[in-house]
Amino acid sequence: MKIATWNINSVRARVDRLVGWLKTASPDVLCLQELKCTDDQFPRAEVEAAGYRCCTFGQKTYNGVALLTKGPVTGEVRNIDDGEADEQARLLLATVDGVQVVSLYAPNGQEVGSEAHEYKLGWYRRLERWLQKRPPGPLVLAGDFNVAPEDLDVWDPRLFQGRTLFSEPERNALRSLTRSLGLVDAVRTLHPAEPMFSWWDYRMLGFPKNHGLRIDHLLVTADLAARLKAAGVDREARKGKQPSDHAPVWIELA
DNA sequence: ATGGCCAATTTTATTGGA
Repeated sequence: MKIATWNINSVRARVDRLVGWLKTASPDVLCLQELKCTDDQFPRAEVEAAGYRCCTFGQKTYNGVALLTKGPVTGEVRNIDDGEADEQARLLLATVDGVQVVSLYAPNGQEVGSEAHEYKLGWYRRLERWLQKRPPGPLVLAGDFNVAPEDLDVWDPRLFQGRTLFSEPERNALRSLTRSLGLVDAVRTLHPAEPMFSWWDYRMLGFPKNHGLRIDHLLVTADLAARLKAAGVDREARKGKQPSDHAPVWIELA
């Protein structure tokens, strides 16, 4: 079973890339983030023609997440279902082949100390509390977490020290989520010492200079970690004209 | 060639991304 996550940075601007990647990589599940469109604007026909079902949770202009699957999904949940209102479409949970899969797009946080940053940390606290109450079973949290966990995940840790995406409160939030739910960073488990970025800035030759960050992750429960066969980042998908600024990240389970 | 921001909308600027 191959599960992938990709912040596509506007799905309508990249339909051909999306369909091409589905055909080449052939994941069983693809979690998408930053659709930047409503559900009725999602390129459903093109994705279905490539052999995938579409479970989408979009909104106008910003955010938006989806689960594309070869097989059926059940039990869809949209956003953190804890009774608090949330106007931003950032999370979609569904069960696929007995595995609960979450496609999530964590808030960016803008600048440390800003209102957006507080929203980000609050969103992480809500996510952790909510998932602690979930029914037990195999779980994959996949998406753009907007946090680089370790020095190895940042092209210049000194430059990012204390800055958004790498500040201590953000890294603590991700660490707390991972530990309290007993999750494992799947890519890092199989590649413990290798810099593997998933995002590169469009500006200042970020990709050619490999000035990247690893902020897209697949966190899995221990039962799934034991089935890990392979994992990686598809840097090819970041090349060429009109790429997303993120590359797909994937895992293969036995 | 992996190349000097990009996408959507509020559109000829502004907002958010990270």
